[in-house]
Amino acid sequence: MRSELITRFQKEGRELTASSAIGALPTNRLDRRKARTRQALVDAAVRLIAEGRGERASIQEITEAADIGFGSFYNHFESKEQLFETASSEVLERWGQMIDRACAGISDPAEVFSLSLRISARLGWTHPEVGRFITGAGLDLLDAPGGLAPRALRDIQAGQAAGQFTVRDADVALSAVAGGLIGLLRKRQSDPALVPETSVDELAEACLRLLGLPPAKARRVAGLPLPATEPW
Amino acid sequence: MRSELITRFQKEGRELTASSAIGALPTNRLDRRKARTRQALVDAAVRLIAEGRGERASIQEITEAADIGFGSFYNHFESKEQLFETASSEVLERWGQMIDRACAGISDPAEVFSLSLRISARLGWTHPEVGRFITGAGLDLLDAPGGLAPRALRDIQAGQAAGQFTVRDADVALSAVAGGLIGLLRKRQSDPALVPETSVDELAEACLRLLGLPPAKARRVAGLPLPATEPW
DNA sequence: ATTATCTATAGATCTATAGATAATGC
DNA sequence: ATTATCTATAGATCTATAGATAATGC
Repeated sequence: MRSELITRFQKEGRELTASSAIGALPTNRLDRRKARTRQALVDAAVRLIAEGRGERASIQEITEAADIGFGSFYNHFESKEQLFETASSEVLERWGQMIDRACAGISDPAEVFSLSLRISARLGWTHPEVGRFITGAGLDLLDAPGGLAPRALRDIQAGQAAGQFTVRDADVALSAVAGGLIGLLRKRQSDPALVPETSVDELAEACLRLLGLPPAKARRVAGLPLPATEPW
Repeated sequence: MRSELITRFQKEGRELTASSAIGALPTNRLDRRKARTRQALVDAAVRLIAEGRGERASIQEITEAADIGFGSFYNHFESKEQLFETASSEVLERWGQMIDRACAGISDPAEVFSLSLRISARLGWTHPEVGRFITGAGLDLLDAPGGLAPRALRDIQAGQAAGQFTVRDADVALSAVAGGLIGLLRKRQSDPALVPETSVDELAEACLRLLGLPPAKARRVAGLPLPATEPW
């Protein structure tokens, strides 16, 4: 994809300037406008995923939600699939970074797992729109290369290797953890009063027990202090 | 919906005979043919849900999968939604009955929960097409009024009331259990060799720990003998 | 002059229905 | 004669693109 873009620019005898390179900051007003339009599409896609009607929305609905002209869609994406893929990756990338920042310096797998899960579940309070994205995406998140899933899998496997976690199948355990996280976020969305913020620590505690940590230790690890909420 | 049907028959001056009443056995060849066509649609819908593309399939695809003429669809269902609703209910009803038969006579909530979950997870081996239906439906199963979800919720709450289960939020716990079940079935589908049948008991054991049963008791309950597999 | 956005539209689907055909009831 | 199924099709919706318009670069 990237190589196609470069080829096209070179064929037109145009240098690949910093302003048009992917990921570089836009340097002029035209590039900034283009970036804004693209971002409006991505944001609309995230909202649609959050509403649980991701790929089922038509391109017309997407451009209306983004408040841009219909045809502009194709200036930025070749298909709905590509847009939703991009939108998901963007959220998952930030989610993963948030986890990594919070866990920096911690080495115990159980602690890293617990903290990652609590940070993620707290998104329901600290970043409700991200919480809705998670519930909208559902268990598909398990197949994504970003966010909590790959990190928690790594931690579960490390805990198994260290002999802390007695559960045999890390993938199945991870799926249960994801189910618990999504269940908590869903319930909070439909019935906020029934889900106090302490539910987050209870979820982590229950998941640690599922992984095989002794109940007393599960309680202790799930109650360790949390770092201050970091910006998204 | 049912009242609409009755009204239509009466308006046409036709009695609502046993052969045309919903749920009654078809008495003549015409009714049997009609029932076969309807069942072909329902079966196709179940297969499409299993393939993970439930409502996204077009009516044309559905009728082709059912090997019936396109227009016949509307003789039986008013919309795709109605067909998929019917198809889901049918599978969930049988699934629930299978659980109820297996658990008849057992009163301990932890044992009923464990057995229900093991019966459900074993569907991946005993009835693979039902296992695929479950993975295709995903966490939406939590909102359905049949199958495992309402029964497991009842058992978790009973276990809480009896003081066996220490977990506070039954809904969140149930969602984690569902995630574990779906994770096990998915992994078995993609990698059968990695998922021996003993994984089913390990899943039940882990879920019982999550609910707050002491690890030793969780192991014991998850290893209780299973009744013989009953027919679907 | 160049580039992005917007509007309009052709062509491809999809849904719902009408009318023809086939199967069964009596 | 009655009923269900099938084929054909009108109308609605959706995608992808062409060409006009607006914004920016130089």
